[in-house]
Amino acid sequence: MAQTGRSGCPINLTLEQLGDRWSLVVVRDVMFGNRRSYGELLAQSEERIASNILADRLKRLTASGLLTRRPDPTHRQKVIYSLTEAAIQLVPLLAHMGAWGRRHTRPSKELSVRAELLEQGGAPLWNAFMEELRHLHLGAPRPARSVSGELQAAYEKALAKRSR
Amino acid sequence: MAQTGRSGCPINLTLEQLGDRWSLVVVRDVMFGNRRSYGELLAQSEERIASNILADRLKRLTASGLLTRRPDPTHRQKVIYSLTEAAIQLVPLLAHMGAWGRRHTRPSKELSVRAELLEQGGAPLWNAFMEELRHLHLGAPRPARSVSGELQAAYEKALAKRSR
DNA sequence: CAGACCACTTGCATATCGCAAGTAGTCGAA
DNA sequence: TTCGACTACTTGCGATATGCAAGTGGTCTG
Repeated sequence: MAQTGRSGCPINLTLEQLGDRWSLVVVRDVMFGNRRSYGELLAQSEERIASNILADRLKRLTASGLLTRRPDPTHRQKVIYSLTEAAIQLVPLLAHMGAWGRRHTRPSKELSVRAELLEQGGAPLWNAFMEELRHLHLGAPRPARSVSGELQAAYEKALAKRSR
Repeated sequence: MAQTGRSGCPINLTLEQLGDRWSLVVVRDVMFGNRRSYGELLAQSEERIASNILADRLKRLTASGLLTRRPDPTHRQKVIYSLTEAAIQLVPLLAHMGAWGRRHTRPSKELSVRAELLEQGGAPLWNAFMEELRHLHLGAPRPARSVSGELQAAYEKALAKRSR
């Protein structure tokens, strides 16, 4: 995953940086699940990522400029991870990945709701979501629309429907 | 990479199937480079994929329904690999991957030309390309526009510029 | 009928993955 | 002030994946 320098093809370089089982899962959890610390990412991991793998990926993602790390002012031992602009620009990629997975794998219905909404919303929705992420992670002004709220509401509605 | 069944999230399922260093590189070469046989994929590999890894990925991609395999009628020993519809629907994903890599890694200028064109063309270009792939790989009628020709021409133009 | 070509396979060293357990320090309540 | 929970990890180790180099059995070409 480190710089092997095999080829200058942008698709290949993206895969060298992100082409593994876990990197984008971690980005997804920070992005869509707003998990901001090691503990949250570990405990609330849908896929039960191993602690050493998580530590390694946080290190790599930070080193490669997709995440930043800063101490939590309210707790001397806590660390807050934030997305960088480069990571925020992965939104369309993850949206497409969700859309493809929805069509060509057998996803659970509840967990597909967000992907479906993102797919239907298209670029305008992605841009609104990216604006919101810039607010949450980079200190940009809060936008009017909360896409994460919409996604979460849709997910919870699907959950409620399921349990009925 | 096999079915671990960790979570029904469509992004995760996509990563379980394609989240490794080589799978999408192979798909990319079949898709954009029109490499249709093991030998072509091995010899013309920009990234010098190892022969056993290539064999393994071709097996997996075929097993998971992204490629099909059929004998070459003109050569008893040759095998032709084709993209399935599921693989063709990875076009937008690969386009985004190229676009992201172009912005956030240090790609070579010549190899970025295709990614740039794909990014500028957007969904209409992707759809035209997918139509062409359906012709080349699934036997659909030949569309009027040849996106692969346009991409190839742009690449060769960039190469010529470089060597001047 | 020899030599190149075809699609792989095999052996083996190294790297990575992933489970389970451990570490060193901090915080909050009794 | 002390104890237990919580913080972000690290460590050990077996299992799996990667990747180089060489080999295999068959086919086509001059």
